[in-house]
Amino acid sequence: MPTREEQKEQRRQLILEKALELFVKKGYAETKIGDIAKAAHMSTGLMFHYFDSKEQLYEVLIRMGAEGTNLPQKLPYDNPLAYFEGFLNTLFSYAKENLWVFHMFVLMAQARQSEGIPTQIREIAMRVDQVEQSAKLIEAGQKQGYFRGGDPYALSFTFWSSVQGIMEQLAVSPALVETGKLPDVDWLIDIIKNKT
Amino acid sequence: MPTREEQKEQRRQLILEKALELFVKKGYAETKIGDIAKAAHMSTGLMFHYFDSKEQLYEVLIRMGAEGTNLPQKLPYDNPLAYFEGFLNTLFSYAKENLWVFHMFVLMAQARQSEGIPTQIREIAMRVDQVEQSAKLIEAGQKQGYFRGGDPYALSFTFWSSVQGIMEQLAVSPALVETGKLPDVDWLIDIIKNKT
DNA sequence: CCGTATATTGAACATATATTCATTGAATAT
DNA sequence: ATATTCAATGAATATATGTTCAATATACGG
Repeated sequence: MPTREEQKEQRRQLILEKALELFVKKGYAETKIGDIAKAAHMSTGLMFHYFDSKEQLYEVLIRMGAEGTNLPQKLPYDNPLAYFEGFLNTLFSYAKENLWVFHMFVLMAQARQSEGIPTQIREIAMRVDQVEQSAKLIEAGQKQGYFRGGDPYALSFTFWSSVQGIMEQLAVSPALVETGKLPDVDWLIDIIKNKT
Repeated sequence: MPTREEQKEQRRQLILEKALELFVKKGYAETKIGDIAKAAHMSTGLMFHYFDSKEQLYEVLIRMGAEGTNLPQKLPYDNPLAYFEGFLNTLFSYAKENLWVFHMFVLMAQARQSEGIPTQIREIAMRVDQVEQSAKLIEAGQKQGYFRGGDPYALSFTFWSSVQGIMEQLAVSPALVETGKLPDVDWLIDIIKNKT
């Protein structure tokens, strides 16, 4: 039987899991602390044993996301295109087994964009900015003919916005994930790839 | 000087405009009726002269969106690919001049996905489903070699999710729109286009 | 002008919900 | 066994916010 310490940790994880789901499905303000409590099978009051406030609970989630969704700096790859391919492959296959990854992707976007999220928490989410990082990579790769022509920032923006859009839709369409009707990585790579 | 009737209509439009902006930026629940009032330079109470409730104001916006964002049934086109090209071209160029189109796109997605939006309003937003419609078009066009192979629904889903993602990002990045760093329509068409 | 209708305000009211807290019960240590 | 610590509850409290309303200002027709 689990020790007290373990029980507590499990409970904490359960709260985080349910809170993530709800924040994504309903947004920050519309998710009531009582909703989370009910989803985690506990009383409203008990929530405050585990987290100081609704805001702090949200912040914990965002910090987790900020650590997890940063672009890996040293993903091994032969050419810059393969870097993006590798990232998407890893992302999709991992998310398929761990649905919370979809949710986390959405949560981070929400936190970045939506006003009405406390400023300090927004800033944490803002630090994760794939577009800027990738733009440089694309610019370099264009000279070698890997990427199509055009403004590198616009290309990077288009690519990541698309990925974002897909993650968002998948987050609310678990049926698609289960039936395996996921986008083919190549389809998305073609947004930036040079086809001549 | 404008007649009273005109004044009233202008005010109504102003409320709708500001409400759209705020609902998109902050979400439904986080947008307070007082915020909208302030943005439209009027007292909280006066809002209720123009709209019965926050919910009804939201519904009016969703109805506007449902009429505007439906796929045109009879856009003239030579081949199915040109249909998508034409749609995106029209969408981007129109939205560039009318920024509220970006916002409306986001609002509709929010209404469709987010729980905590009153059911009847959700349903209105749900009727606008590009994915299902386009999937048929894609399936037909695949046989003629216009579109790449793969599950037509997954292709349609990927394409529209990408468009959605881009519209969402542009909605919160007006700077990109002004500087004209918009995605090239071809980049997105390449998601579904057959390149052999 | 004057009276009526309409626009507008700000405060009052009702409700919902985040947070606190006194109390209970269970697990662990002594 | 008993004491002590901590998990857990649910009701009480404080606060925020949607909505109503009485009072006031402004525009319009006669």
